[in-house]
Amino acid sequence: MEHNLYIYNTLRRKKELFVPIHEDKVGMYVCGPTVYSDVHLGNCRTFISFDLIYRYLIYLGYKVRYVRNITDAGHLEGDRDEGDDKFAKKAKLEQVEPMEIVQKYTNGFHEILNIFNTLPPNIEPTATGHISEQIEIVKKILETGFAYEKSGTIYFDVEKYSKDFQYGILTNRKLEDLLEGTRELGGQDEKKGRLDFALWIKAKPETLMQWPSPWGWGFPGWHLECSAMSSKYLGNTFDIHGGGMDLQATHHTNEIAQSQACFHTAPANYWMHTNMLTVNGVRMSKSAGNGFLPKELFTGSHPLLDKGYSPMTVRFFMAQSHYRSTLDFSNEALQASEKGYSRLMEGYDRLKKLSFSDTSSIETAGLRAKCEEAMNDDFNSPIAISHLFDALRAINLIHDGKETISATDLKELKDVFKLFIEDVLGLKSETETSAGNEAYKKAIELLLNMRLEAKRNKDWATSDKIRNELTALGFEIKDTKDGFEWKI
RNA sequence: GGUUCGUUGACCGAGUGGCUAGGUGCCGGUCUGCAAAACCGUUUACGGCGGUUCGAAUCCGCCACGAACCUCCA
Repeated sequence: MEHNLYIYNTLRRKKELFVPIHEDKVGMYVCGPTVYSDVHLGNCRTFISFDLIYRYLIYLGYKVRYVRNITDAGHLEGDRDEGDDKFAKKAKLEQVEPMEIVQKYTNGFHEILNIFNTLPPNIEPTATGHISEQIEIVKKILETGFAYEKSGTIYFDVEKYSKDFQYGILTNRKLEDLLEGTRELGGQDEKKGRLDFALWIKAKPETLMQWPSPWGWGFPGWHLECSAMSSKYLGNTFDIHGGGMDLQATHHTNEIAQSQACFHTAPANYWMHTNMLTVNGVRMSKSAGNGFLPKELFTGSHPLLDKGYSPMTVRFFMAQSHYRSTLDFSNEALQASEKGYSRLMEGYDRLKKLSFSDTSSIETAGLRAKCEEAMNDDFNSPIAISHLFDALRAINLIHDGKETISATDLKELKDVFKLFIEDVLGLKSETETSAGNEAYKKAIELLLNMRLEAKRNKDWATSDKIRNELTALGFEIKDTKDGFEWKI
């Protein structure tokens, strides 16, 4: 399979030609959510970005195995390797089982991603479902000497590891610089080095989620599950590992170290990091308190919003910026996307009804190549969309009878619009689903045909009455040269 | 403090040495019974100062401002 896809690889900080390990297959692992609270829009951006990447890889003909985990254990608050994890804390607060917390927010996560029309991953493994695999990895790392035990807790020895490997490879940092930026070890710490992190943490009697291990009862460290599950389902070395940029410095850096120490090979060939969603230039995050919940966005109930925006408007808004750039969230920006999105989709509907002529008077044939070229350049969806808008102009001119298109060109244009709008960008019409059944549509068309008749008779009173009353009911009526268009 | 990245027109957002990105908005026009839509045209750009070059938004240096990471975070 010959492709010209270039991917920006964080490992080397440049775009590289994508060559998968197995010719026509791609293994992709993306760090999923920690399910202890509602996902906010920033979280969604990452998963929507990777959905686009996944969809384009499929478009190119690859057989993709997309693994995205659910972190449901072992994620501690703060950097002290002690105490309960986020799930247990929340469970205590809400007086439920930790697994009820996990289930609740996993359900919510799936619901939201479904609303955003993202494709589900092929495998969605959980940390609690892979405790024994994680224990095996800890054992192996202990054997290789890159980890040590201190009273039931196992730490990864970063300084020892950096003698053989480049620990800060993902962020291009030297060990000395990293050490400089880390706080001094406090008196309570048991670990030897400031950068050392826990692979396995000893449980206290009151710890809610704990499992037996060769080192006593405990629970896995945060980074471990990704090493365990990615290797289990994709192999010790696979093609693409992705996640949000905020995971780069700590989570992914430690993941690489663990996997390297355990399997003696780098886990992934291409590391991809998606950038953050910002509000007034500042990163959206739970801790900053500037997180938008998707629900608040759809209904417009968030104080910073003037109105609600539909899920597809938001998806389109995100696709209009590149995944490696920060994207700033504002009313004005969303309104611009809402208008642009509806114009694009109306043009797409118009395209489906277009009739052809003997020849084409306008050039549309190069669209597929242009869109592919854009997407091949590190998934540059904003450029692909700009080409679709250029084609939209042609569609409208043909629709107005000012240009013509041949049967061959029309079929190609329809195919390309379908492929890129629906399959790659993952956009779907939001009007059709609510438009209901055929009889209902026919009834509306009956009314509009009566209006057309009235217009022919210059009976403006009847004509305007039909239009105004339909408009009042929420319909949008547009007159065209020889008829009408409508939507709700 | 260290590391890294960014600063593009009214707003969002691509672009890495010469070629109108695109979207939204504004203004004018065509069309229309009116409106909407559509189409055409127009408008405001590359943070500042130097340097390299025939030519720089794009490369280099300095400065200013902002952000991210270094601590849980998609």
